[in-house]
Amino acid sequence: MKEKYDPQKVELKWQRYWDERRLHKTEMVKSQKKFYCLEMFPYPSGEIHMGHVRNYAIGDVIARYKRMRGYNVLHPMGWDAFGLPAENAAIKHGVHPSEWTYRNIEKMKDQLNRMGLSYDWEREVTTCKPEYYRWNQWVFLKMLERGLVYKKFSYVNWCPSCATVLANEQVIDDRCWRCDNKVNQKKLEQWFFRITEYAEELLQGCDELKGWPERVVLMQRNWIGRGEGVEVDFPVEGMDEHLRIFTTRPDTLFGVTFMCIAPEHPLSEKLVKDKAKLEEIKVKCGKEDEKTGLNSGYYALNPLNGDKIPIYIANFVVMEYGTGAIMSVPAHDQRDFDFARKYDLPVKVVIVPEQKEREAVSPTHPSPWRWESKGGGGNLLSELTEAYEEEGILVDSGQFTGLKSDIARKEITKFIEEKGLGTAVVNYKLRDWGISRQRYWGTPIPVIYCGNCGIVPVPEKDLPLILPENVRFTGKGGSPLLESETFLNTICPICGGNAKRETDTMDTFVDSSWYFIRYCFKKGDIDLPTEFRSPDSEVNYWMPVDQYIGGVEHAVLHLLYSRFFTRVIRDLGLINISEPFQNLLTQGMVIKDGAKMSKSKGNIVDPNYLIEKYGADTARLFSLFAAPPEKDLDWSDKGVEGAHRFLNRVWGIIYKNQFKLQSSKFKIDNISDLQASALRLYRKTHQTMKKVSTDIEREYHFNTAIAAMMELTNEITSFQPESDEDCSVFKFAIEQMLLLLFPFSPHITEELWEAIGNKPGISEQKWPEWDEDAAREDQIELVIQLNGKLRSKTMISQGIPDDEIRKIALEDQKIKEIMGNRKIKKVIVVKGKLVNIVIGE
RNA sequence: GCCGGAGUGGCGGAAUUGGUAGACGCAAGGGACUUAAAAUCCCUCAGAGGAAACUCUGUACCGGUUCAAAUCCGGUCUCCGGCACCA
Repeated sequence: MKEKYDPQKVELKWQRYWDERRLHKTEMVKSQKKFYCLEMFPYPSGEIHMGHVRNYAIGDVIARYKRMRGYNVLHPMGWDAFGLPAENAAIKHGVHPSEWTYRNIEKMKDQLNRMGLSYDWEREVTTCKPEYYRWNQWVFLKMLERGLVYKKFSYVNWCPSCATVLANEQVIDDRCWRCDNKVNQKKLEQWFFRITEYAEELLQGCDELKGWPERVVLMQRNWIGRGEGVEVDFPVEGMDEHLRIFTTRPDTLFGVTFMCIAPEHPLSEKLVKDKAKLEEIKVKCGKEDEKTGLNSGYYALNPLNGDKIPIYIANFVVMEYGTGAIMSVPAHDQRDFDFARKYDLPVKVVIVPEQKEREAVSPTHPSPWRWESKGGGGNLLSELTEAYEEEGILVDSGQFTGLKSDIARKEITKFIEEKGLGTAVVNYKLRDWGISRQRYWGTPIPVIYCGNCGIVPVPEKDLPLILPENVRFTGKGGSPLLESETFLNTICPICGGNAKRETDTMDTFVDSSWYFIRYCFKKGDIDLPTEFRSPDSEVNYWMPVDQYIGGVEHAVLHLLYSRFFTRVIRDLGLINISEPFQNLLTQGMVIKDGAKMSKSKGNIVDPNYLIEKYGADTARLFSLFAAPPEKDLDWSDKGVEGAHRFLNRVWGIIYKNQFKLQSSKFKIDNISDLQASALRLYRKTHQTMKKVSTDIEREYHFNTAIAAMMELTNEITSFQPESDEDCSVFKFAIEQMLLLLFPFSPHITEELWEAIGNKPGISEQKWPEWDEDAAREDQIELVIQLNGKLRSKTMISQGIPDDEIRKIALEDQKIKEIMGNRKIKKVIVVKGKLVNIVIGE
């Protein structure tokens, strides 16, 4: 063994060792309990960054820990290989996206292996391979059969920089999720997945996500955005038309003073003759702060009270939600209130606060109006200054006057349904998932357009529909596929006539929506449906993923799509689970100088440099030690050195004592034979075994687990073994410490395991089991408080009964002095910990 | 605006069920070794007072519950994240 710890040498040695023995290859063993540990696969940009290091270090500790615990662990890795950067590289450097991508994959794979991650590469998934994306196409066709895919014209989010459309989830603060450029609206014909068909199920399923962080579940719930309400028909005066609106507040129906419809609403075209003015409103839709409207000149009739109310075209009404038309109740909706003030429309109060709330006007939330109570009822004294959006009692609402809001909602809904004026409905904010992308480097959508037959799906037997290689990347105009004559021109599978292919490709989120299922099967070009349906299908053994780890930025996007896809695959009869991810860990960002590490901010730390200078074990250890996994990690160069120092110290202890360690065996006949210092170390070792185990089990608190190992190391350092018994305990402590440290820093522990005279292969050892008796202290420190303040401490034996502890506390010299002869009111004894004596003044 | 989460030394963070606030690490200061430096090892390290024993204050702020509060409750402030004309 060398005196100096040389991480490079050690790490390469053991990486080769693991690789040669294929230690991380996984096979289904039905009798063995399985554990599927998965980290979100990366986009192969060519370089790993600190976010990857952290993500994969967390996953690898879990995988290695679970293996030691006797689980059959599936721990795969792959590549989210389709996507825009490859295409941009093609435009900029003239290298084909395919070549660029595969080159990057090789580079990144080397980097991941250099980190000592225990992946089963024999299950590697690469989404840009036809053997993978053909099944995107296959699922697409199956969904088309079932009406879960459709095409429609619509306004879509268009990123001018990426020259493609984006799904709603992919627009963040009005900007593209990928390139951060401003998104605008464009009318295009697009393919959609009917995810809304699963809205209710995806929402209900949220209750099952017990192993997910609550905030992520909440974000999913909010994104789906269920809203109960009622649709009501308002007849349009002088026309044979009804205006159907949606509201969640039928209790305010008597307060409607005008109607608003979206400019894209079909009725807008009919009501407004001046198309230029209509266009003006259209332009002001979206992010416009100011509410703007156009009086159509037409009136609607309130079906409940017959009021004649004007119809406006308004920029703040969203066509995609509800019916694209609303009833406006300015007294009880702030947006309607603002609009009414601007256009001088009447305001009619139909809800008033309950008596007790009218009286309890708080200074921070002053009531928008003043009330006076006369003979039971309330009278409005002053004008409204803002809308009253709370619950209350109905006034001026015909037969419903006097009811509470919640009851009135039910009653009015019932009334509307009975009279055939409308229906109770449930609306969701979730929209269908637009998957068309006007790009080259993605899965071709398997559809053919025929002049005679219309839209024709590519027959299943013709899959995969391969992305052509011979295309030109100019960076101008649309997708390169539009110019690929060989791809574009085809024959209609039905009539045999000339036809054209769809040139849009699929959103890359389709690829990542089921890759975790693909890992369950063997690599290569396989017939997936056959594999699924085999009675020995591995998918039923491995799925669901037991632990999924990734960034919180996918809280809705990828995680929602994956939950949707898993259900679609279930409904195709291929899998028998609905939720793909049993437990989810969302790791925090890596922060440096107060900001997320990013190229544009120039605060990047290159993992390669880190590995070269300190080694992978240090890089892993630091990223696990500096913060608990779910919190942001503040990068610190000095902290890395601290982690490195720790490993050096462990190395140093073993180097100094290697001969003693090699010759001694752990064999202790009787603990009582041990010297006090040896007993202390022995006990500390068991305590550390317990602490590290429970910290890992308890929400993966690696930072405190590592701190415990550091404490043990400090104790080992200060221990001077003299007798044979000492050496035994010493060796035991070191051996256990190496086992505990192994999942965190696997290379150095392998090396040291061998150095202390063990057979190589710490990775195949069992996780250490602590002995509760050995971990227990026989002496404990008793804290004595007077009136809750710490006044004295004394050592007592473990297991002394409460009344004796009480006596010890009261007889404590220091306590007696402070207490003098003040009266004891009460004595509280907390078992084995603390006594609080309550005394008079 | 609505919905979440957080706020603890100079810094990253501990404190598992309400029971010793500050584990572990970093930085800083002092010392040992060295011709010197680095590395390593030892000591100190929340603030104030004190030679010391020790005392007082202290977990964003104000108040409450309790024998006892970083932890529970009410209110305020700040920061972070998500959603946002969704009727």
